[in-house]
Amino acid sequence: MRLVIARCSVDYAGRLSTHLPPAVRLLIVKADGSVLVHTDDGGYKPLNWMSAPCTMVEEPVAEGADGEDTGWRVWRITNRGGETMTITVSEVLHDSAHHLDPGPGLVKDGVEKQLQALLSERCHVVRPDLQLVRREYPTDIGPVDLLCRDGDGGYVAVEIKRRAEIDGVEQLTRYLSRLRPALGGNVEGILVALDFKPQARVLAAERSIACVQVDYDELRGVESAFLRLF
Amino acid sequence: MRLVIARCSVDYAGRLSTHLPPAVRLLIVKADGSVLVHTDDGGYKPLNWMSAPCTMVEEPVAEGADGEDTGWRVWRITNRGGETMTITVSEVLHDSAHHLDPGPGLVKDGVEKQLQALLSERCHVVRPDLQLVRREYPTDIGPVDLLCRDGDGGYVAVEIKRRAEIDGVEQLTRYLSRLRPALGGNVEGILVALDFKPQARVLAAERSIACVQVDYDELRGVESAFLRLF
DNA sequence: AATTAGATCTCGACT
DNA sequence: AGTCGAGGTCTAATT
Repeated sequence: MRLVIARCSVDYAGRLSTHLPPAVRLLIVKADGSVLVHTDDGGYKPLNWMSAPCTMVEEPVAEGADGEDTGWRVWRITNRGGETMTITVSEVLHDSAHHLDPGPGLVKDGVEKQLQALLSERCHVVRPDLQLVRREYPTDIGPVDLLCRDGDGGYVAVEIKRRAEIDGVEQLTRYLSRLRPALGGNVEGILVALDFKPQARVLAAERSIACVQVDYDELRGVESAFLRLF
Repeated sequence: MRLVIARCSVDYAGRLSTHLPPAVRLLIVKADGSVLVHTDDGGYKPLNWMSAPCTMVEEPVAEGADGEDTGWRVWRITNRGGETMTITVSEVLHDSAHHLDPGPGLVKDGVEKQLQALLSERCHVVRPDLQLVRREYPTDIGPVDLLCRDGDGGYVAVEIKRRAEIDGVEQLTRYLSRLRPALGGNVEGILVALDFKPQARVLAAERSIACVQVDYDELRGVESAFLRLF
């Protein structure tokens, strides 16, 4: 990894065009060739970047009739697909290279999948009469999170989100449109989430999809109590 | 901005929990207090991060009964909301601070808004008989990009995307379901984009929504020719 | 290669 | 502060 602090201007041309006027910024060149341009404010995401695979050519900037070297350097970074990032460096304040470890993977815990696992084992939390038929029940446009049967022997499709937005309602609607013919009859839809955007509730109501809000800590608490008992 | 190359492990606890085992990584502390953890592979996005506003406390790690200093240091970064990132640093290979310019803004060009502006002035490109009623015509679920009248005095709602996907069809469908009662009658829908995913075309066809593909350069060319004439 | 759905999404605009 | 829509979304999983 190479770290450069430099006064530079940056131009990107690809899916859109952007221009950054000259200023002192951080340039990161990673081992895989990708380049990031960061400022001191803002956060998280680079002002400009080029992802690997890409190639960088660094060349001097000549000026005038005699082609005298200006001391400036231009970095031309391109990828397949013809996107280009051009960094014109007029002053280098820091330039160092470092050997970093190839990262051991990031271990994640606690996302939607976990919620699905918890609810698949306790779908009565969603509605007391529900009994799980199958988790990740397949349809021809992808698997619905939970397929259950209710007290009357009817089917209930459950879509689980950390945060329910309008897209979640659309998604469940598409599943229902496939499940209803496939299961030969009525299939209810329930959207379960830790919290709901108002628009999601409105659209769900329009389509007779129930919304059930669950609490993550409570859900884990129930789970812990369950484990403690057995 | 502070740049540190260090052997470290990282734990994040907040919206989810993550753990990174010890390895040599890049730590960036920005002027606003935000902290980024980068590796040499992957790209664009940090392995872990904490966005501003947040506060960092750096303290030595004591060990044993006598509390002898291990030479290790732990960075505790917290924000409002109780999210925490804990970086345990066992070896520092580089540590430097730099003064960067507060960035002059990034200038963007070529996004959907530009496309909308171009098409609002030349909606006959979409279909020759169209005449603009209003750009960003409001409905109770948000504004539709263009509302036009056609040759027969009927209404046409136009949704514009850089890339038309299934969501764009859903979005236009929702607008139409609001516009039809509001405008008292038939309202056609047209989806305009630089390119179309096949599934978007299929769903649009099912719903009698026309798909019109436009070329960005051509659109700007038409515009230039127009300006050159007058 | 293409498609789908998630993300500690982030980011900006608007209310 | 909350909501909503867009993103050079990116990213991983699956077909």
